[in-house]
Amino acid sequence: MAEEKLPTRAENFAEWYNQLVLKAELADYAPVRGCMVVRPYGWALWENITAWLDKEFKATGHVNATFPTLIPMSFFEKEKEHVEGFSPELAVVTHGGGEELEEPLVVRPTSETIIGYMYSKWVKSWRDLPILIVQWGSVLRWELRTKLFLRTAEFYWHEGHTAHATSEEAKEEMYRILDIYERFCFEQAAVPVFKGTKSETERFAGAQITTSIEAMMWDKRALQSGTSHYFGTNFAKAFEIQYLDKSNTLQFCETTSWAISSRIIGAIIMVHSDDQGLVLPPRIAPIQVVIVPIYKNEAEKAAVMEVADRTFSELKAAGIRLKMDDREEVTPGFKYNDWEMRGVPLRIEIGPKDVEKGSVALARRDKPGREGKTFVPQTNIAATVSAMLDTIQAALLEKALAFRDANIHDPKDYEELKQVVQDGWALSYWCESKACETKVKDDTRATTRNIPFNQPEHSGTCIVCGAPAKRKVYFAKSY
RNA sequence: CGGGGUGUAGCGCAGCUGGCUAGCGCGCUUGCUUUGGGAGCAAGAGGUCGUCGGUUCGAAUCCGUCCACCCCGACCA
Repeated sequence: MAEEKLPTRAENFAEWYNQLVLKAELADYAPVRGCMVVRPYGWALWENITAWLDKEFKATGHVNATFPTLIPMSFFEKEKEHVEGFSPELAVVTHGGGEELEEPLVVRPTSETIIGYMYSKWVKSWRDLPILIVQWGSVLRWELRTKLFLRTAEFYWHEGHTAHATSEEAKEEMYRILDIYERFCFEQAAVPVFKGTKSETERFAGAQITTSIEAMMWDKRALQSGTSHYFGTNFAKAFEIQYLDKSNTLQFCETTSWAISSRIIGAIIMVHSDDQGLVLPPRIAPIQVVIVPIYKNEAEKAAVMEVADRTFSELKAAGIRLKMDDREEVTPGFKYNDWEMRGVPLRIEIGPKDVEKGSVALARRDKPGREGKTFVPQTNIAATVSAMLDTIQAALLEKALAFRDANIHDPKDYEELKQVVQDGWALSYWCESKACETKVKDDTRATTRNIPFNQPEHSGTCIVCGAPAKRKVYFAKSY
């Protein structure tokens, strides 16, 4: 049944991705261009992602709140760079209740403006600071080219918005959040990322500093997987967020904002999955284990189900998220393929032979076929399975790290740089001039991703123009 | 918005030098036999051929129009 298989990644990566998202039932196309429906399985994955982040934000003193979807158009005009950055992709509401509105309302593409407006009402004294609010919701940007999860018109995210007394505090906040993002990627998503600073051209509209985490996908393109911005007093001045300090002097606040969006699901897909379908890291997988019972007749069924039910109960009691696939109408072989398409990390097969031998078969999703199959005793199954899930989680990260590092190059000269960014990343000295950045983009379509925090001891010379350069930057094609 | 492509059953496609009742694969429904890597057989259900107009005795098929979507470029989480 050829139609049920995916195209291979090698023959058509873009089509492989589209079909995988649809066939794994993560998402579907909505009737409105550029919009997607996140299906229950995809949303369960998103909930596991958001639950971890929410816990971390709360542990660092943040609280959740919700601001309106509609923002007065005039708010966008208060910060010059912000409006220039976002105006091409705004959706605008002009009518309400059958009448034309006096002032058009923007469907939020991000909430700095309305939150800035509210903060100006709430902040009067140094005692009111800091404000550490996170909003969970969706935003809308009128994108020209869309792709499920990676770039949709409406997408889901959290946006953190904080206001502080000092620039030191605000910058600390920006870095603190980036660290949380980094930990999420490594520990939960098994997606290795680099933390770094964005160049001036890649910076968020209205930010003084934009930091990001950047991940390498299977096709070696880069994906910005999270961002954290320091605004200085830009938005505080635009919205008059001011407080009286301890010496009774009126001061502008220092603000930040930061986000991880549903795009991260695209990263998880493109880093781990294979030609059989989705591969999910155990810690965020909606279903960590699926049990497939195998039998030919009623007598076998009774014996097999007894072991299967007992196994299910023991794993459930151990807190493992699992599913019993007791469908009668499809064959075991179909079920194997079905759950492999959905990326379930571990499959347990239990048949008559296992009943006889007191064993069960474990099949690892990250190692397809015979290589990933082992037979283990039924006794102490919860401990065995938990350990196996940890092993899979670690193996996914290790594999992704090895792949990433093998595809980062240190070109000797500009000619070599032009070569390597066609199928990989370059980490090179850069003089930080716009001219050199633009030249690379024009010549290769690769852009600067970020200037990593981890830098070599010594300075060097710009890979493009040869001028003295203090820091290295990642050049790569990106999504 | 520039370049390229595609619209025929839920999905993937064929038919397109005009011709009578529009086909195929998958999926779906019912029944029986199956079940350790995508089961088999049988019987069914499902389509105003993207839109509007033109040519013609006759249009899925030829011509024009509009619309939608996909891919490649300029912008972005």
